[in-house]
Amino acid sequence: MKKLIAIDANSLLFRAYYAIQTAMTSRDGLPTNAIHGFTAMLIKLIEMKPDYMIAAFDMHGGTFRHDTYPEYKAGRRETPEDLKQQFPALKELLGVLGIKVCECFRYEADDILGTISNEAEKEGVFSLLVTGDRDALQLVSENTHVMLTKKGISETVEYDEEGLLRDYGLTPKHMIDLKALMGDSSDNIPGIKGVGEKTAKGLLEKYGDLEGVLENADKEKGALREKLLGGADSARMSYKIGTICRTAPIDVKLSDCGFDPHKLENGVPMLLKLGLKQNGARIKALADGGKAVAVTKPEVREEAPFVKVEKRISVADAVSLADAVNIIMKCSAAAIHVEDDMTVLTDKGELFVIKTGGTLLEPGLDPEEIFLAFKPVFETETIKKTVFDGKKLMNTLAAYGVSLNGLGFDITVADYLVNALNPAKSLDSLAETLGVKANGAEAVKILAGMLENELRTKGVETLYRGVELPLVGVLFDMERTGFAIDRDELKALGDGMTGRIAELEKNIWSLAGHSFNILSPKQLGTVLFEELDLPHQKKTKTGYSTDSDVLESLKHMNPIVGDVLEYRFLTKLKSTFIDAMLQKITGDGRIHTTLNQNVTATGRISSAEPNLQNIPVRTEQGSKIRKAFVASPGCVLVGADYSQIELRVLSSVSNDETLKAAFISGDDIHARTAAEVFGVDRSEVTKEMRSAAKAVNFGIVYGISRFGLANQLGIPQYRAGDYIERYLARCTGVRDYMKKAVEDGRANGYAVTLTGRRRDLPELKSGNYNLRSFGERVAMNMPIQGSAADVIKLAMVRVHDALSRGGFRAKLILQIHDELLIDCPLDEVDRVKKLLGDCMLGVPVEGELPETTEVGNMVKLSVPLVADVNTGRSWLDTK
DNA sequence: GTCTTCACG
DNA sequence: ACGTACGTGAAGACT
Repeated sequence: MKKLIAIDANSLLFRAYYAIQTAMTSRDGLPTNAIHGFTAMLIKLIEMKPDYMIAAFDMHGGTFRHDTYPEYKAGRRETPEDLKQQFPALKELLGVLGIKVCECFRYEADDILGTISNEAEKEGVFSLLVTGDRDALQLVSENTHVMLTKKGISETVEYDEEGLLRDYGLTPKHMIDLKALMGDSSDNIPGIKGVGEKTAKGLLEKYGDLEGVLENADKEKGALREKLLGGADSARMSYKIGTICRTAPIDVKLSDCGFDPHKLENGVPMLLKLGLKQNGARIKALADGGKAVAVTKPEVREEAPFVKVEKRISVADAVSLADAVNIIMKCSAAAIHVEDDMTVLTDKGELFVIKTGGTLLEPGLDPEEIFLAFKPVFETETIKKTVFDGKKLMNTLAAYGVSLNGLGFDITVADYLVNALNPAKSLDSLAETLGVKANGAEAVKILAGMLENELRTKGVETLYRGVELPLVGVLFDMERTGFAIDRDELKALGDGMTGRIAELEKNIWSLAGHSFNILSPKQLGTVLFEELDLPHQKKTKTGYSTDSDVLESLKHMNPIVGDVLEYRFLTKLKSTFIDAMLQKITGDGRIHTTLNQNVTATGRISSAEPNLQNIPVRTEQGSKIRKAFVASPGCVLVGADYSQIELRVLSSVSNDETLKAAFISGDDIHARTAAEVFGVDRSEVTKEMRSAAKAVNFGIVYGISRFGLANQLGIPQYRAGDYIERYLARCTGVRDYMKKAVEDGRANGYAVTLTGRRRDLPELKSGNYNLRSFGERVAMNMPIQGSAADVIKLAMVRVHDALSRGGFRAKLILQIHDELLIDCPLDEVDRVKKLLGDCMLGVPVEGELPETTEVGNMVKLSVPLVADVNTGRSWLDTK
């Protein structure tokens, strides 16, 4: 099948201009940055060996769309002068390269693409439409694909119908419907006000197409119904101007666009005149029938602090991939960085630059080819690898079936221990803040050296080597294993809620006397506090507060309040924990979260996309969601959680006799606290006293204040103050610890955990009372929360090691701050339960290295730890 | 992108 | 007198 490549030259030149902001000029002073980028892209297209080529431009002046809608594309920024100048030069260049140029009065470039591809379809010619404008996606069909540029022009994606469905969830025809509904701010197309992407997609799914949506507007409810009824005309007009014309009156036929690579030769002199020497060479090579060869210029830096680069080797044409691997396999340590290109710096000072297909200006090798060739390098334990982000690299490699072993240094993890408050975002940004001029593997090597020193001076080397660095692989394995989901169970649970949600909505609207968006705090505030005249209490920055505390206190005044609370509760469960979770199930029937090792200020791990650390459990109805989180076939979940770990840590670090006695005797800590605070005998403690004491215990850990405690318990401040005073009078160790924590924080400028993990406390020096008070609470809380995090992280590393050493098939799958979950084959359950408990409690396990015990000693507490181990088919059953 | 609310430890 | 509980992530509304 013959192939046409049609380029939206306007769009591409704009993208190239903004992508390449370095100043470039030809000999006679014409700016050429955009032309340079455009030509690089053009070379890539020519390598695809098209039979026909055409470049389409917009024409000045109004278009047929302005007849229906004069405001079309109004308010656009002026084209910069130095870009304007490049248009005529580009047209001339295309001409001499033998590529057909086309413009059409009152039509835009994408109309030309639509028209020529229409002809191609009829002639049985395949079309590839190249543009930066997503509008063109509406032209996708079996024999017409669209290549979109991304990140400026450095990346491209080719869309066929399947890809469009995958990435956007829409058919080509739907792209127009979508735009008609939601509008397009960049083209100034109105759509329907207040309808965004999510609403629009939902509607299209329900009713098929735009007309279907508009005809069925009546079936929708509330504000949306009004919007649809009111916006129908606007939507139809948007549809009209959003549709690309496929019958524009162009004076070019497909047969005029024949492309002959030999004629490219004629463009070479002009490219040289423009000062585009490299592009000229590559075009020349194409004209001669060869593939354009990437030329890797070895850049030479003036100074190289910390590392000396002995040899600089470029892998593209200088040495073969196999030769590079052979040389690297002889080293014992290497810094590696993968980001578009891959760079490797060995401990012998050889620097390899392996160009990937990632950059357009200098095309190189396929990532797959590179990673597979480097498999021995990545997988051997013998070569210690220093990298920027180990877990990310493991993920990248895993896609090609390659593992990463011998992780010797991870910059993101080390950086986090050195400065937890603002972790490095990228290699470049860290290099910049630390004043390192190098990039790639060189920067990795230099930064690792600097961080290594800092880890030592801050006394966190053992924490780093013994816990955080080994944890990288543990977290990677957990992410990769994932959590099995019973999809039907989850779905049924959601379906069971829909009816009740609708019923509540009906009740609420009828009690309010009109429909409104119950989830909008603003609208709800108006209904409750103005129309229904309920007393408002708290205010937020933007209006009345309607949070559950407020609503709870108004519950008895009007039945609408209880319904709102239940409505909020159910919609929260459904949207966040059912619908969103269903979307996150991957092809293996499991959910794979991302476990972040460098985001929290205290040392905890966080979970995202989706967050599996906040799955409901506190309410009966919410906890049912955990029924859908299940063990793999033939397995059970083994779960274990620390009992009162933060209070145990507190009793240990504060050395408080009262607390310690309670934990050593195995008493119920909240009841014991109640006896102390209320001055009664242990046997006289009531349920109410215990629950108040529980709040006091939490408050202590958070850096208590009478206001906070009063708020939590709903009692007056003077009583809360009383509780605190009595607590501290009885637990003098805690009192002294809190005082010392703040003093030390002020003196040192940071708080510290049992393992030496630090958190800086700049707030303590603030002149602002609020900020300073915050700093004081953090100084008290961080060592407690952070030490608990240290304890469980160490346990995770030990569990992971013990499982792999023992040849178990059981897998660690999740950590929830004080809880660990293992997906465990039935025949391993008994041994795994024992192993998990031992690892969490600091009991040495079989085959463990003495180093691990050494680290374990750092977090040895003066009170016993307790972990409750449970098993079950689902997460709900492990309680 | 920010704000509010709410799920977890 | 100040005006607050500690640590997270996500959804939906609003700007």
